[in-house]
Amino acid sequence: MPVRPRRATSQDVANLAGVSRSAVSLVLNDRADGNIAPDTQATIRAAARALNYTPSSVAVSLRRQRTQTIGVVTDTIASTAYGGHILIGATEVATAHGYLLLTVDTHDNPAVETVAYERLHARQVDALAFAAMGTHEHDAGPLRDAGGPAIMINCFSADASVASVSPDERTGGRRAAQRLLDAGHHDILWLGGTLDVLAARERLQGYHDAMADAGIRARDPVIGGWNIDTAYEAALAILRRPDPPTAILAANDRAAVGVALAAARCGIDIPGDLSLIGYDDDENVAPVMVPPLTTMRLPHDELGRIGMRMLIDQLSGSAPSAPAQVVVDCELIERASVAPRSS
Amino acid sequence: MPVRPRRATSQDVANLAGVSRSAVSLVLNDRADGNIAPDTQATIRAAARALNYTPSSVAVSLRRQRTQTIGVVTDTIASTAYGGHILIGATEVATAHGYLLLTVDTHDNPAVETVAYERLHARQVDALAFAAMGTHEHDAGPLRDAGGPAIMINCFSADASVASVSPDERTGGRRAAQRLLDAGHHDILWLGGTLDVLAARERLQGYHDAMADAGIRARDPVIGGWNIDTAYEAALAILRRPDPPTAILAANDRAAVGVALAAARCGIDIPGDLSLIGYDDDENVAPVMVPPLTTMRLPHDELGRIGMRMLIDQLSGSAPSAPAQVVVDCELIERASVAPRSS
DNA sequence: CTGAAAGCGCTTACAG
DNA sequence: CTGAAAGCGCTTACAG
Repeated sequence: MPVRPRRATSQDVANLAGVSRSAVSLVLNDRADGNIAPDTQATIRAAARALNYTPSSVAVSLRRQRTQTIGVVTDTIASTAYGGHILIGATEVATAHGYLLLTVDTHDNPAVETVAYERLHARQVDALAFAAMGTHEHDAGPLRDAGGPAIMINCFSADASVASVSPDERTGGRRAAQRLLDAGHHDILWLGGTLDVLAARERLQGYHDAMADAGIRARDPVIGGWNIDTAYEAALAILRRPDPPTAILAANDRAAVGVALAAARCGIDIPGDLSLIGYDDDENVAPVMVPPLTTMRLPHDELGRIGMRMLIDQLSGSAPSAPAQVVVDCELIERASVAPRSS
Repeated sequence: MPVRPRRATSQDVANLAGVSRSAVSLVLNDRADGNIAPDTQATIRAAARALNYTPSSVAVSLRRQRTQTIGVVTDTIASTAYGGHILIGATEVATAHGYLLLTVDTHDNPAVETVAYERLHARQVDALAFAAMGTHEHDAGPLRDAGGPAIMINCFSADASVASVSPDERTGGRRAAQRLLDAGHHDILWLGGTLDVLAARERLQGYHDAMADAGIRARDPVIGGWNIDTAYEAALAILRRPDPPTAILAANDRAAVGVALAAARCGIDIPGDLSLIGYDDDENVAPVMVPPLTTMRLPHDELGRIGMRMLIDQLSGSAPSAPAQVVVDCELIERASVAPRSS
């Protein structure tokens, strides 16, 4: 194994260039303006390059009292996929502003959450984010107590004491139902989800809003869970009845797969005999389903991007003084699982 | 907004306790042994607690020249789900050893990979890991050039110049086929994947190994892609022929969903008429499929755990001098999609 | 236009 | 048994 050479320091650069460390610092931080002779600057830059010098970020952090690091704690995102896009969006804008993310996943354990903030605080992160897998109300206490800039992504606090950004699931549910109504369907069934989940209640409420607006009686929703198997069973029972709906609004994309499986089993064609809309736009499911699934996209990348931008605004003092509660729209992705109602 | 009080420093603690900073440091690092009077120690600890003192980790890092941080760069894990479990496993053991992970995802862009190592190096991480979404051979150059402890997770270098840990996909493919053979099937079809992916070639080779050992002629494999739709089309064509196989080995779990969908469409019962095995044990698919899917589990958590352990061994100098290339077994998860061949 | 000095918050020999 | 000093690698007034 080769011996790793000691990292070059600004002193090394100064020595090589024949100047003082101050000069090196000034030049490398672009503050040499009218202070240092142009050719001296060139010499210094050359020396830095020759030594492959990078300022020690820990020394800089100590001196500036800023680490250019943002701590983000997640409840279960790192563990369960999908949510990953929140992190992608967040990373994108953090990186653009020179921040790196220090991530810790709590596996949904509140005790771990508190410890996480403490560890992150000890690491002197400049700001803190909490990002949730599923939209829900979340206790802002630990985050607020940490002091300093903070943001909640894909969740929000009841008392609005911490800024947050989350999707508008209710309008999402309404629009999905509206799409089906516009295609001429009256007999639209809500299927899937569980009512302990806020997102399900909101989406379902949106569906009810749309039906009410259209003056059409809604069917009793079938609370068929979030997974393929549970939705399959629920759908099978419904589709075998004499009066199946002509359209189904699935609580999420995986439930939609269950519906598709049940329909295939019953010889029911999608979208010929049955229109179907999902929720999430899960990249591993919706675009590759048979047929490709029309679905409401959860704006995860955007949530991450917006949240991080709000956090950076706080860091730079340009955020509004009252914590903002931002809500972002869900977009309907049209594919091939919806057809006009056959007369 | 409340003014955030300045963090307490060891000086504050020393003042409050009426001792020197050295004493504070000694006590708080448990090196006060026979040096400092027990009651003085107690006074110091009480003062630290009263001030809610935590040593500044950046000052400690500067002093000790160690950041207790490990940089991990991923190709696409953070973006695409599944692979998340590698990070879970890695985080688990890193945390247990007092390390935090600084993660950056390259979106599969080699240029970004190099930059990532540089940024991480500038942050003075103590060690570097590269984790891949799909098992493959990967250029170890950038990682090696970074110098210092390094590990490749779920991939490996051709020249073995960097330690690595990856799954034994070939044996996985063999065992899956063997399971079907043991159930009495002769007519076993490989379906799914694409041959540009190493994992597919290895799994398929394992299947061929098993068939050859059993002295049974393998069917021509159907290279039907990794997604629901492509596998569905491929399976439909096969299942409609007069001589469908009695068992299918799917290249991954999503391809298995495509097969299940096609079977449902054709009125073919799984596992009654057709046995099916997947690959991955994707938590959002396999356990919730209809029927629950028997599948080869990719040991992602374990890969992360083992990789991080190997890295920490390097850090503590207890790793073997030659970079180890560790390979870990895939486990068959028995569920309900396999039945004995009906006579 | 440049250099010497102070200081960010720690830890660790070393002198007393 | 304890305290004063050096030093980790920077940046930033400040004096020249």
